[in-house]
Amino acid sequence: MAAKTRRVTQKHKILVVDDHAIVREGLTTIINQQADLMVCGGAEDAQTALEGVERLDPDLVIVDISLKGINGIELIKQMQKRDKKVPILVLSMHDESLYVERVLRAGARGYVMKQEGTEKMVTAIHRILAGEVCVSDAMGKKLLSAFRGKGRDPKGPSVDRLSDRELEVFRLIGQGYRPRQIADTLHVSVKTVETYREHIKQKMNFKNSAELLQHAIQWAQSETTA
Amino acid sequence: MAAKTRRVTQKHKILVVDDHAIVREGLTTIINQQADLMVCGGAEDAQTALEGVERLDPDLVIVDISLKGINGIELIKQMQKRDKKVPILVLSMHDESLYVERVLRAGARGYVMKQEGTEKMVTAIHRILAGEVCVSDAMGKKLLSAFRGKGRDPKGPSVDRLSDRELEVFRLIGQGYRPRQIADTLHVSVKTVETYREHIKQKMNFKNSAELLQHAIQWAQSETTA
DNA sequence: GGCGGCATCGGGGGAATCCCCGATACAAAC
DNA sequence: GTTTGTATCGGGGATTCCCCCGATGCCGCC
Repeated sequence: MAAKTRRVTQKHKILVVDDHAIVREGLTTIINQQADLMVCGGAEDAQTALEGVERLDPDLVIVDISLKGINGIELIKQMQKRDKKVPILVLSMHDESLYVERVLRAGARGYVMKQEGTEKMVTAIHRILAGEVCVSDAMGKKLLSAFRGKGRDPKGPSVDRLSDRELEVFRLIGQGYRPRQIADTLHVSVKTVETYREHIKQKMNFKNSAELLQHAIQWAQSETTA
Repeated sequence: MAAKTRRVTQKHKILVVDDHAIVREGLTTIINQQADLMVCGGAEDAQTALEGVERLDPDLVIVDISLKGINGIELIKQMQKRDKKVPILVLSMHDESLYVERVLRAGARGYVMKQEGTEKMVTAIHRILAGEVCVSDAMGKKLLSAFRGKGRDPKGPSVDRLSDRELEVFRLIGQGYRPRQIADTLHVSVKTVETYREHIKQKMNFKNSAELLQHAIQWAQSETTA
């Protein structure tokens, strides 16, 4: 609260990427309350975010996975492509525990959920800046069991056999998007979408597109309700 | 930032309901920056929210539609059930324009999207406190066209304008059934199903089948959840 | 008895889809 | 260094949808 006597020499600069102005506002408030942290910029889409990284050279980037346009995972990968490997902390909406693994593999250094309370996020920021990897407790457990279970069993009729892009398509299908709309949303050709659909059908053992649709709806439902 | 000379007699009290601490934080910051507004409390679930309304007697409640547990619309209905009709402003995540109508019918007085920028939300708050109804521009357009399509029938805009068969088809569509499957299920020809689809589109003012599908899914979801 | 709403079906053309067959490029993995 | 997985696209044919235009018979109603 009170301004402290402190050398201002080294506040860590943080870039906030979220398409909701209100969330950016909230994060900024919280972060700027920390003596050693400050928000150096915000972005509401991937393009702006990438530019921001170039221009502002932040010490850490906070990214909302569910961005519009290209999704957060893609953005993370993009960022990791450059030589400057800026550490990334991922914010998630719900309990999309499915994403944790993906997100970390994409190069993120931490993962917290928005409902987790502000302190957790602040500590996550500090831990990551200190070079650690930080996920929330619940997530950590899931990760462990995931690794244990990852014992190469070719079985498993569930979504986590899907690639990032496939999962994205699966989700959109479940929301009633037509192949054409999906193609437009993801900025790829309809043909690509059809390929993903085929892969999904193979991996999840669906006989036809009707089965796919129904399961996708089912899944999307359980996702948004969770 | 600076404390102003101002009569504190009448700050409007606002209750914030959102399951993301960060969003609550952001809203609180924004609202408390307004001279005539203050946050009197927060809640992260419906139960706490209802208690909060009782205990704090706020002048306005801000609700995120996508709450976990019972969904935001249910919460709105609950709140409207009591005699104290506290005005409600709804926050939405993405472009769920599907919800607007539902939300307003449930008794909410306004609807803004999270990505819309903070000023819009502040003005929405003020307008609602002044007794108006406030939705964002894009939403407003949709609403108007919905009402126009609604004609002067004493019936609602919703499914109850549909005939039994049409409703049956609508439900099946929402569950991911393809026209062919629907025909088989109802023991009618595909042509008949197509006709029903057309009727539904006319009655409910859908431009194309994609819109139909998405709304049908939405509706089927709310049905099974209710 | 006509009028509107409902349930049922058809024709036809054009668009979109499904589903099989490819392909290339790249990255990781073995 | 070949294999595997991912991401991206294409061809082409069969099917299916989509969306406009009908039609018929039935029922209730003023």
